Amino acid sequence: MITPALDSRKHAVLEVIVDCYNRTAEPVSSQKIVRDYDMGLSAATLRNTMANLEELGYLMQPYTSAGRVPTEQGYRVYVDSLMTDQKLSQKDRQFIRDGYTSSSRDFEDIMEQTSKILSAISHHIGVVLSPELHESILRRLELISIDSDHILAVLLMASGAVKNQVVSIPKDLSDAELYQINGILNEKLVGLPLKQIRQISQNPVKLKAVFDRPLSDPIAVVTRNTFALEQEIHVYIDGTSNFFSQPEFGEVQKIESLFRVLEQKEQLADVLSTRQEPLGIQVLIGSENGCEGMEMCSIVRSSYRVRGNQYGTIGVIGPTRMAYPRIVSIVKFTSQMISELFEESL
Amino acid sequence: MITPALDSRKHAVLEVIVDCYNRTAEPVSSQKIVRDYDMGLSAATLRNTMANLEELGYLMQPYTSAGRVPTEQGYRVYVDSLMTDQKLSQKDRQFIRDGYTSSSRDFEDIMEQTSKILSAISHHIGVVLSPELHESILRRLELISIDSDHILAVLLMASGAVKNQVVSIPKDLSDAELYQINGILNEKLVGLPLKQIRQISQNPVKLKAVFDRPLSDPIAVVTRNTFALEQEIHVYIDGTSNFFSQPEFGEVQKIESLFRVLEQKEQLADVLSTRQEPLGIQVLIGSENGCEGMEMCSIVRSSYRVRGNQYGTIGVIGPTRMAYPRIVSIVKFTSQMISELFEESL
DNA sequence: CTTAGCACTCTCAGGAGCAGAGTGCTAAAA
DNA sequence: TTTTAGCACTCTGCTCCTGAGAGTGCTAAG
Repeated sequence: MITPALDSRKHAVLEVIVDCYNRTAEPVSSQKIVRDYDMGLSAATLRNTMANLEELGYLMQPYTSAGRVPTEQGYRVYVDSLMTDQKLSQKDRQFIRDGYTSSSRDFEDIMEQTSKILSAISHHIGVVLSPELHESILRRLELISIDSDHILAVLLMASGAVKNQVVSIPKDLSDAELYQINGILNEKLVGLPLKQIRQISQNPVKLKAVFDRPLSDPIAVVTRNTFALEQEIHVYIDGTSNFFSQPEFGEVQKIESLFRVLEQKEQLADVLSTRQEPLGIQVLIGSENGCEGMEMCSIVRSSYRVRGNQYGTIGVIGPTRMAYPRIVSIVKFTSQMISELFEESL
Repeated sequence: MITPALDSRKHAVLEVIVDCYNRTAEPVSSQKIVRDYDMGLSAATLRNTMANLEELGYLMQPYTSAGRVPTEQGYRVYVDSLMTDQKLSQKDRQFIRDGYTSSSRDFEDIMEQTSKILSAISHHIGVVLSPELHESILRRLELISIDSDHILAVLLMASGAVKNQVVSIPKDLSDAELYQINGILNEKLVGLPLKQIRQISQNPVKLKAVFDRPLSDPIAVVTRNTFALEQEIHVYIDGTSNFFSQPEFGEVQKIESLFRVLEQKEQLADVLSTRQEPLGIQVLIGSENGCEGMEMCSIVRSSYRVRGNQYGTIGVIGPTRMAYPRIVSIVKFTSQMISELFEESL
């Protein structure tokens, strides 16, 4: 995207308009700027500049002779080069920290709590995606007998995540055998990512190579059944009802299309996921997220890191008109926070 | 509540009005009834009857000289004594069964799938409450070492539910000791409800009586930390966006208050829970649910049974104007279905 | 290049007018 | 006594109109 260079006045005006619109949710007029911002320019001059900015595609008018509203392109420029990095206030930092201290430190709790914190502090929607299960590295496996033909497999990941899986087993497996299999599996498979284990379990040659047992061995069956996991990402979401207080979502149908998307966890995970560019913070403005029904929303997202070199995603979903500097600093700080938590805990 | 006896004509008219209103979402006029229902009565007569029913509190007019709408009390009579038990169509039964066959049979999957099925088939909101963890009976406990001062406790319940809990332990606990503790805990605690185990673990006298070990023993610490569980009920919910297509929720604020409630899982669990009267099916009409923000909704709920004589709840939340006979039969059938599933599976 | 002034455009709120739907009441019919 | 036809009345909801207000673009002067 070629961004025509803007002179400093145009920059300033665009910034002011974004700022003003974000706070009022109403088209910004030249007079409003004169009254509220003291830029040392008259309304007429502003009108000229605004007309230019509109021609360039950064502003638009809802109708002839209304004030101006930033376009997506306008927001893009604002986010990329205008807005100033804002440091999160001490109070906000404390709020985020406090959100974690109370809750227990297990994997799911942290995820869930994070989505709550994000939504509470941003007043938008907070979302957390767990790392992909497939990429997770197995730290420990425990097979627990349930009845004669089922066991419960408990998979403890390097990240601290735990996955329970009910597994069918060949009928004639004694407790002793199960115990033995448990030991062998741990010995051979710990340290590998699940994806790889799955491949092994489904490939007779590899299976033989790893375990050095006949293929008919129960160990093959147990392994295959245990690691026939679906690729899954958990989605933790909170604060959806915050959207109701946004004036631009005053009509039911606009909010409806958004909520239909939010209910499709897989789709949501696709949109949010930072798989492509796992590091740093990103801002997706309006239709940039490419998701039908979310054209009126922006997403601020960042990856976080858990043990085992895995990455998950956290993000805030809000209206295009959101307080980007603040939200960006919230997401940034929270992702650091959560990465640290995973570093130290379990 | 004293329900004045209604003669058969009043009954018939009330039933027709409920039926008609439920389908159109618009006040029902006398002419509409004459046109659509062939009751062998003139509009004028119907008007008289309707006026009576209004006086008795079963109908109301949104404004003078509009058609009639059933009141909550009217719906109550309809549900209690007017509506005929409808048998679920073969197609619907099959739809519900099919919803389960595909998914795996573990506890959480069944819960989640049930909420999806309920919402898909009813076109309203489907909710499932897990049985209370506190009441659950322990079937098996497994302690898995994580690092020098944490273990993962896996609690397998009689119901098939699994609870993972990260537990702090005294530092100097060897693997052998842990293994031993594991054995002892299983021996002593399996078969007891968690609530009782918790009491034991917090009461020095009982603790001593059960384990016959000195109080300082690591076993006491592990037990206490493992069973310091919060009382929790999981809430599985699906189909919230179905509400947007209901004409009576055309204004944002009405739907907002509902969604705020739905986001508070604890509150929702309170409203839904059948703890008080655990058996059979119940219909809560409008404000009967006693939950602020849900006055415009009705709830059809039923308990289901899992192993270990525990009860959970399933339910459908829809607008007061819902197709009660159909929804009741859906909830009834589904709760039987789910009870059976838990009977046979794991 | 900036600004004051002015004509023009468009929205929005309020009110009038009108058609339509539905009722309650009364008086006649069953 | 119960039911029904007829009629006057009420209230909504739509459309049309109007006036006020907000905001612009343009022009000409500073």
